Amino acid sequence: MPKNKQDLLQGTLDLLILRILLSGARHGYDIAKRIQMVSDNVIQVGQGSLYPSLHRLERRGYIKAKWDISETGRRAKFYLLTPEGKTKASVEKNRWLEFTSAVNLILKNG
Amino acid sequence: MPKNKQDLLQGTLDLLILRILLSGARHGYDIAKRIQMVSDNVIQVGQGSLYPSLHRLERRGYIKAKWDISETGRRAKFYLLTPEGKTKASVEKNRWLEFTSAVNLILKNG
DNA sequence: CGGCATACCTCGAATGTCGACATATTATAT
DNA sequence: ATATAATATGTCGACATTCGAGGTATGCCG
Repeated sequence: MPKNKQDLLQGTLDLLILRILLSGARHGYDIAKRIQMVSDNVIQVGQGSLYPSLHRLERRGYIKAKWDISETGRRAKFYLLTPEGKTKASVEKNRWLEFTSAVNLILKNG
Repeated sequence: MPKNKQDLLQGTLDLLILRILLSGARHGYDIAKRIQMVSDNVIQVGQGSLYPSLHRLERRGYIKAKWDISETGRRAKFYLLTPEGKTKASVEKNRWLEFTSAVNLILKNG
């Protein structure tokens, strides 16, 4: 059970990043801000979670990085999904839905 | 991201146990079987996760144990919720719902 | 008697999250 | 001019949790 409000990613951060990248390439800082915005500030990804997750996904071949210039004119590492990453985004979404349905069953019929 | 099918409790095991115990006292082995049954075999709790979780919850004052005789006539440790445990079961359910709603927003509008 | 289900438990490996820290550039405010 | 905030990347060690594997013991059924 997570202790504080932030400690609730619970292994879903990689999934969140993959889903965010489905709509196009983004750099790390932007991904974190988008997660926060789309989730209505419920989910806040710290940098100590974000960058390890990105490197993990890259190491496993689900995303690829290339340096470019951000909207604000700075250098930034843009990540995009590989074909394997697109598949993974779909598979993990289904796993998430199956798992949360199962948990919800227990919440109701515990 | 969880590697294998079992590796998906992701910090929700304590919540599941608290919710199961809302319907009355149960012993560990029984809790695990009930989680598996109610979740339609999607969630399977290994003993290496189950017992540490129970001891954790007891140490934190959310459940209390007493030895008794199980349905099959054997000695077993029955756990029941403390008042704090009941509160916790409710609070953590709300946290879970808020969190999964946020994740689902990202899955849809990523 | 042997195997399976019941019922408890511990241990170490692996993984992931977190806050804190470090670095550099640019924009804005004083 | 100078400080400070936002942008942007990254590492590090502490901490918690999950997992499989292993251990113990009892009782039932064939």
